[in-house]
Amino acid sequence: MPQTGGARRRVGRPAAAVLDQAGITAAALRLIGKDGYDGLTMAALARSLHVAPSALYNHVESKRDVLLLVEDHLTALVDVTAFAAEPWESAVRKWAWSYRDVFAEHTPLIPVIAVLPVTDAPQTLAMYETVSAGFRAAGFPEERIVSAIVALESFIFGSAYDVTAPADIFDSGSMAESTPSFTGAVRSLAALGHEKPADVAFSLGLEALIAGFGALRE
Amino acid sequence: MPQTGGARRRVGRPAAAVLDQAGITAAALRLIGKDGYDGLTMAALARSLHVAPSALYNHVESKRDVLLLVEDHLTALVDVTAFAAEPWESAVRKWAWSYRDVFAEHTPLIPVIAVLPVTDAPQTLAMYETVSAGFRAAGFPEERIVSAIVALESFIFGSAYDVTAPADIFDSGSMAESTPSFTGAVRSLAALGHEKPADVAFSLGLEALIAGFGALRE
DNA sequence: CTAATAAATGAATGGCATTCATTTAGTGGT
DNA sequence: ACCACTAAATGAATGCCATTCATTTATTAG
Repeated sequence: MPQTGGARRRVGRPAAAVLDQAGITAAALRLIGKDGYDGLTMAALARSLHVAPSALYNHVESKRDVLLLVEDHLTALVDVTAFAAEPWESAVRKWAWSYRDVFAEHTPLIPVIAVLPVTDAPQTLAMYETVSAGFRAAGFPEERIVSAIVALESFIFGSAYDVTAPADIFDSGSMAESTPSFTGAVRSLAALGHEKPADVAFSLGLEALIAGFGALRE
Repeated sequence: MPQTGGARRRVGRPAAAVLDQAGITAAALRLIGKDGYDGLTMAALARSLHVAPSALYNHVESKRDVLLLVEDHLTALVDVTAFAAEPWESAVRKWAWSYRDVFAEHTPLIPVIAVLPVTDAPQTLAMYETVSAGFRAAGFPEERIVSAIVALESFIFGSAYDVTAPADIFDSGSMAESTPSFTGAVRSLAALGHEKPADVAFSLGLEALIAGFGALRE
C-alpha cells in the first residue's frame, strides 16, 4: 500500500514518473535526519515517497545503492575550497575538520565508503581530484600523494566514530583500582574540562599528521 | 530444533549446562572464520552449538553482546609486550601494527568497539592500562595520554578498513580524463609496485603520528 | 521439603530486504 | 496507425533475521 491517507495511485505506470535517484536521495536524507539510520528502511523510504517498496527497485539495485547515493551527496558537502586559496597546511586542516564533521553524523556510511570504488561515486572522485591537486601544487612527491590522503582519511573516519562515543566511554568503573595508570590519565584529561574531548584528540592527531607530511614536500 | 542429526536433547534443563559465554565466544569465532560476519547469525550460532536459538539468550542479552565477547577476546590478541621491554617509539609501532592487523580481519566489530564503554570489556581495559603505563613511563604529560591513544586508535581503526578495500578502489574508470591530478597520483603510486598499498599508507601515517607525539614527551 | 532460580525446547512475532507476476503508460520502428 | 518493447508503478509473496514467551526439567537455597 503506497499511501495511507489520500487517494492511492492505481496500479500500472503513472503518466509522470514519481521517483528518481535525486528524490530518493533527498528522502533518505530526510529520514536519516528524523529517525537516524535505524529508521532508514526500504519500507520507510517508500512510505515517505508515497510509493510501494518494490517501486524503489526500479531506480536502485539495493539498499546499499541508496547508501551510496547518500554518501556521494554528503561528500559534496565537504569543504575543499581552501585548497584553491590557502597554504597547504591550513587547507588540509580545514578539509579534514569539515570531512570529519560531515561523517561524524553519518558513521553508518563509513563501512560503505571505505570499500567503495571511486568510479561509483562521482562527487567523491571530485573531492579526491581537488585534494590531490592541492597536494601536488604544494610540492608533494607524486607517488606519495595517494598514501598521504589515504592515511589522513583513515584518521578522519576513525575520528568520526570517536565523536559519537558516549561521554563516559572511559569510565573504568569497578576496575579502576586495577588500572591506575589509565584511570589517572582519564581523570587528568577530564580535569582539563574540555567540552569535546574528541576534538582534542582529533586536533592532536591531525597536527601531527600535517607536520609529518609537510616535511615530505620538496 | 537444536540438532539436525543425532539424538536431540529433550525439553527442560539438562543435567549439565551446555552453554557458557566462553563456548559461545569460541563458536562465534569459528563461525566468523568459516563464513564471515554475514554467517554469524543467532540461528547459525545456535546450530553450531547444537542448541535452540532461544537458549543463547540465557547467556547473552543480545547479538551485540556476542559481538562484545568476540571483541574483547580479540583485543587480548593485540601485542602489547613491547611496552615492557622496548623504547616508546618501537613499542607504539609494534602495538599499532598488531592492533591494526587483528581488526583488519574483523572490521564489522569496529562500530561496536568505537562506542563501547570500557567497563564492559575487561581485556580491552587491560590493553589500555598497559599502553597508558607505557606512555607515562616514556615521559608523556599525563593529561595528553588519553588523547594520544585515542588519536592513534582512530587512525588504526580507519586503517583497518583500508586493508579490506578492493585493489582497484581508486580506478577512476571513465572519469580519468576529468581527474588528471588524482589519476596521475594513483598511477604513480601503482608504478612503485608495492604489494600492499594499505601498508604504505599505514606506515606513512603511523610514523608521522609517532614523530609528532614523541615531541610531546618531557 | 519446598520455593526460587537456571537452562533448555519449541512455537510464535514482527520487521527486514528483496523478488515476481501483473498492470499501465510511453517510445521507437515500420 | 499499429505493434513490440521498455519503463514504472502495484500488491502479494518469500525467506531470513533477532528476539520473546510459555513450558519443561534440573539444580540450588532456605
